[in-house]
This record gives sequence, structure tokens and C-alpha cells, in this order.
Amino acid sequence: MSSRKRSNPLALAVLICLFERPMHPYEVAATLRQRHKQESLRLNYGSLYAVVASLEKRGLIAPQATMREGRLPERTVYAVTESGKIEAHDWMTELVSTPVNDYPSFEAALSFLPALPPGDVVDLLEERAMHLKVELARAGATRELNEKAQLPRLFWVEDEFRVALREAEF
Amino acid sequence: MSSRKRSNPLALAVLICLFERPMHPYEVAATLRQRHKQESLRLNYGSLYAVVASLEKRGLIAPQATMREGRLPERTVYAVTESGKIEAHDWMTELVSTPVNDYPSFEAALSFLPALPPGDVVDLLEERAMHLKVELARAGATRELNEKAQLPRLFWVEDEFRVALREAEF
DNA sequence: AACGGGGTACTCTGAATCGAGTATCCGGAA
DNA sequence: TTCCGGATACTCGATTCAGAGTACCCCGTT
Repeated sequence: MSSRKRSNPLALAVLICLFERPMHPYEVAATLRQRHKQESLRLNYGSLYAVVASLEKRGLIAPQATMREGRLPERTVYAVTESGKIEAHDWMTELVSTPVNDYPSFEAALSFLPALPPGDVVDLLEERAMHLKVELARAGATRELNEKAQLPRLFWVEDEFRVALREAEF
Repeated sequence: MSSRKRSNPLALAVLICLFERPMHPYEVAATLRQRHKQESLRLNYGSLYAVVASLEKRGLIAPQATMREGRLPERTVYAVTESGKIEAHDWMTELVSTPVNDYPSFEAALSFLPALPPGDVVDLLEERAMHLKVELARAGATRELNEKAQLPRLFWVEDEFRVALREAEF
């Protein structure tokens, strides 16, 4: 049943953030954005508050205090519970160790390729390769600025080039 | 507005199926399953009928006939319209030529790796590599049976091995 | 002093998704 | 004969998601 709600990685992000220190939801969002997690995570307020509510219902986080400044809306600060820590660890373990099919849209497209004339396919794949080259260049530029492990994104880019090579098959 | 509903690739699958010949929804599902599209596509009845309804509302497909056998539920046969054909072609073009971020869950996990002790990470990645090796072997076996282009799945498997090599960084 | 833009902290609503459930038929085994 | 499992053809309700909208505050400009 706990695996039921293990669909949205945003929930894990929240858990890990609150593990560092208690925060209110908006602060979590700000922190994640500061760390550029938007690039690996679907981050928007609608989902965020839904996910926080669901984590609370499952007892993985608990409200710690509510405060208000002036007449701004109330802020509820949440902290991760013991079972929340365990869940976060288990979830991480599962995510890293167990491969799952995420149904990437490009894979779907590939499976429909026979519906297109082969000549067009070559052109489209070349266009794709160009787009990727641009993104790759941009990623390289930002990596020079902050010399951190921004590498994880490379892994999905390189293989696309291999796909471009598949045009030979047509 | 048309790109609004371009989220679910199942809709494209339906369009392409109906392009071959008019069918009723359940028959589309059966056809797709026969062609093993479940592996690149989220296929379940709840979404299928929702997607068909939405395609009809947008005028991309139109009901052609309804028939009933015995007292089984009524079957509605749909056919793709002219604008449906155009939409399918445009959509394919976009999917193949323009890379998008699908937020794969493994990428999210990678971005949280710092939250885990480095030693554990190595173990988990090795476990992942093992799982992938098994899947790869199975894919190879089935490919021997039907010597078709079942290759597209390989492209996402190989790069994971590269990730396993990243353990060296820890 | 009034205004406007940007940040804070959510809230709301409608759409999308999932998977279990329903009702019927058919073919073969017991 | 009767029962059972599996295929046919959907339907429904309960989540989950997205992202636009709201309401307020602060700070600098004109």
C-alpha cells in the first residue's frame, strides 16, 4: 500500500528536504528551485500541496507549527517523522536499484516509425540530433560556471546520437 | 490548443490504428497488445475510452457505426477524419524531431544521491546493473524469436551500464 | 503619494489517470 | 448438464495533476 503512492518523485524530494530541516511547503519549493531540481522533477504548486497533504495523511510528515506574518496566509511548517525517514530511505533504495519503464514519449514515437515514409524519418532524426547538440552545448556552458555534478543529464543525451545513427537502417 | 491534448501518446496510437482501418476501441486495444505496444505505451481501458472520447470531441475521429451482438454492450466503430490524419502526421513529426524532458524517475533518484552514503550507492547501482543485464538477456531471447526491429529498447538499457561505471566517481 | 512589478504563500477547479468492477458470451472439462 | 475460466466490451469512482488565479506585502520609481 505504501508503494501505491510511490508514483510521484516530488514527494521524495519533499521528504528529503524536510529531512535537512523542517520547512513550510513554499519554502521547500523555493529550496528545490534554487538547486535546479526543476530539471529532474515536475515541480508546480498544485502537485506540491497535494503531495504534502498526502504525506501528512500517511504519517510520513507532521505539522510542527503554524505561523502568520501580517495578513499573509498562514504558513504550516512540517517535519519528517520517523516512519517518514524510513520510507525515504526505502524509496531511494528502490529507485536507484530497480529499473522501471517510464514510457518516454520518444520511445513511443519510435514504435510508430513504420507509419512514416523512411525518407522523412531521416530528416526528422537529423533535426532532433541538431536540437540535442544545442542543448548539449548549453549544458556544457553552465557546467563551466558551477563545476558540480551536473553530469547526470548527459547520459540521456548521448544515446540519442546513437539513435541518429540508426537512420542508416532506412 | 491542439498541443494541449498532445500529452498522452496513447491518443496517437489510436489515431494510427484507425488510420489502418476503422475499429471499435476494444479492438484497438487488442491490436496494440498484439503488437506489444504495451512496452512503449501506457495502455489501460480507463485511459483508452477517455482518450477516444476526447479525440471525438476534437473532431479527429468520428463514429462510423454502432452494432451489437446478442446482449453484449454496444460497440461503436470509429474512423479517423481528415483533420485527424493531419494531426497524427504533425504529432509524429513533433515527437520524433523535438526532444522533450520526460522526467524519468531514475534521473530524479540520481539528483538525490547525495542524501545516501556513498558506499550504499555503489551497491545499489551494481544491483541495478544486474537487473538490467537480466532484462537485456530476456530481450535478446525474444528478439531471436521474432527477428523484427525490437531494437529500440536497447538504447535505454545500454546507457544505464555507463551509469554503473559512474560508481567510480564515489 | 500613488503606482507598479516582483516576491510570498497558497487555493481552486477542471482535466487526466488508473484499475477494479460489471455483464455477457463461449468452449471445454467433469 | 452444469460449471468454470477466459475473452469481450466497456463503465465508474476515486485519486492525482496542472497551472491559472487570489490576496497580500515590500520596495523602488515617478
